[in-house]
Amino acid sequence: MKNVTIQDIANEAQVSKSTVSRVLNSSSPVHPDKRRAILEVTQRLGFQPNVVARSLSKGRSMTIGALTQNIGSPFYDAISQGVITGLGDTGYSPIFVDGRWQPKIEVGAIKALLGRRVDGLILIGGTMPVDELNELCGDLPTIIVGRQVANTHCIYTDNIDGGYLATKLLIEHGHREIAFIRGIAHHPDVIDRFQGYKNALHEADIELNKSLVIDGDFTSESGVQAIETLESRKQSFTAVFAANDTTAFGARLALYRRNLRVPEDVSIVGFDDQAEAAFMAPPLTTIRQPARRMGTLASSALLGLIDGAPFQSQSFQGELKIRESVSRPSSSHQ
Amino acid sequence: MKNVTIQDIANEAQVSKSTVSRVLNSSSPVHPDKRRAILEVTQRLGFQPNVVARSLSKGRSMTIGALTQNIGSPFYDAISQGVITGLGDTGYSPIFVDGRWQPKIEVGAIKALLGRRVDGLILIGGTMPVDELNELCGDLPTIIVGRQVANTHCIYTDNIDGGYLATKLLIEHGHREIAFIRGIAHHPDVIDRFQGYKNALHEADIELNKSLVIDGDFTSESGVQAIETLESRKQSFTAVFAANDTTAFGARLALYRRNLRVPEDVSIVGFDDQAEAAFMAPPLTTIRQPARRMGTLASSALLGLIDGAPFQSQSFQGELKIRESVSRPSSSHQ
DNA sequence: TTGTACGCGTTATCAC
DNA sequence: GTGATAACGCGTACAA
Repeated sequence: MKNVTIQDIANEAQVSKSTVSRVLNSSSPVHPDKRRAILEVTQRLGFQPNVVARSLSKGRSMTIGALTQNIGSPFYDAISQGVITGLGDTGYSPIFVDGRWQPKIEVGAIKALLGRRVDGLILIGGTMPVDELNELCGDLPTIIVGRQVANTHCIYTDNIDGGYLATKLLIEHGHREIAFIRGIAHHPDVIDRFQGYKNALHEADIELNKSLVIDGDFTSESGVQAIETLESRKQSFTAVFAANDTTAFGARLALYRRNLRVPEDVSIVGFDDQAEAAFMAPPLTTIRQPARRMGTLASSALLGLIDGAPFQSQSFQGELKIRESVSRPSSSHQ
Repeated sequence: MKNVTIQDIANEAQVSKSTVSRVLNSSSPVHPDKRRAILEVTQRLGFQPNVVARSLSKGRSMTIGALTQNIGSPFYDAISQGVITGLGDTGYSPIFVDGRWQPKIEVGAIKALLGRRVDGLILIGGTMPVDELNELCGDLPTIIVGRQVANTHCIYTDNIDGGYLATKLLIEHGHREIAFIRGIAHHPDVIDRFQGYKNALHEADIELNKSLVIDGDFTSESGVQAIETLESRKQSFTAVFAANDTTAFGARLALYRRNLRVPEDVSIVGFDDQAEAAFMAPPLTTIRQPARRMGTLASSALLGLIDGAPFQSQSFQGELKIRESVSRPSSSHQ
């Protein structure tokens, strides 16, 4: 059951392998009779062109490398899914590697991709500085998703605006003591969302109260923890803006345990609009990032770059998804 | 900035390319001096071995194909993640393709993988009959995950037992009117979980009430819908067993909208133990499937198969994760 | 220990 | 329109 090659077909059809190659790629005209014969044999033998050999010969591997950070984050996962579907049946296939948010592993992973002669790179999240990246990848077509980096092709969400939108919504509902559970403090997305939070506060003449700002790590556990921290500080609050939906879920659970109702006692806004957000009880008001679309856009943009088309970095505005986790504050508690 | 080859190194280091190849693979001893020189040049030129060429030469592509069904299901996603991490830095990289639960697309996707001369296959879910699979893949090492197929190497969960465990827990708490929101009725997992449900009922001398069994499609929407169907049927129930956690979330939301408390008025058990289950309010009691572990096991098992090691199909028992969504029924409602 | 020569399966460049 | 023949980059018998 060995793999059949174009040479086998050539023998069987009594032609040279060049002719076989020609009909298979319709690269130049071939006599109809031979053509038919070749096609028939190809079918009969169940020939599958060897992509590896083709890659070597053409200098194009028809693969694109995708670097994820495997944070287990629904957001990044959704982007990855978008990449897979976006590549669909373009002939390109994605190879996934995992950087685990660790620069050293990330470098190794990219090198592995380079060794496979990928035709392009999609970097999903990640921490590598751009100059180091250029050093590593030279002029390999690259799209960065979910991260804003100057002088690169990237696709990202406007996190400042998102943070602003979320906070402003709460302010408009009459909240003034708005806790912010941010993720890892030095994460660029977090910095921006925090900036948006501060901007909205400033605009409403509400002074920033640092004891309303709790660090977290994007997990639900950190959401639970954050509420506990607030309570232990005896910090009163009527609303929570969580760095992402996952965190919001944790916060919602902690509130539930304390018999605080959402939204009557405490309002919550999340970030991402991950699949489960719409089915939280109550459904979570959140800032939607079009993760899957960002993934599909990344792959089509990358294919464009490979073909020499230009690409302008694109930012998406977070979209406020108003559901049921926000209302006017009844009376501040604690 | 063209790619440097072993020939370049050979020229630079004044040796033949075979010698270069030897030190790079330490396939046979080389004089220390030359060895050092070659290594130095390799470093200096930033040489990256061309995996494509190596694949062609050795007949091993060092890639494994992963077929997902991209159902967006947390369960299958987690398996995929497990596959990626399981491959880690083994030198093998995964190529992902998407079958979308459509047999025709699935065949095409597998053919694409075959064309890339993957050294092995990991099938995550999927619908293809085993004989068709053999027809297609011949004796290519293959692991099937999340599906039980005779005469193959597969890794799956015992869904009958899982369904039984979930139902029995509810029965033990005194429930007798237990709704079952099953997924797509003909899905093999669903059939098994349903069997487990019936077994537990039978064991407790509870007659199967068909109007307590609602079809769904594994989505949260279908969970909402199922509760509405039950209500419209005026079917009383004190507990719900959902085909998966995602469905359970929807059910929980529908209950919330009807001011039915969980678990005081209605108990819920899910299936999967996806990440969000532990942070539902209240935390969801569910049957845990070790999805990530199944993924990592799949990759290590596959590498084993490739190296000629045997593999015995492995089933995991679903693990009952008792949390807070189940209690004794107070009084049946409706 | 080292170099030469060939093969892996395809595409591309020649002549005819 | 067609068939040799040389790449593509690497591994590896074989000979030296």
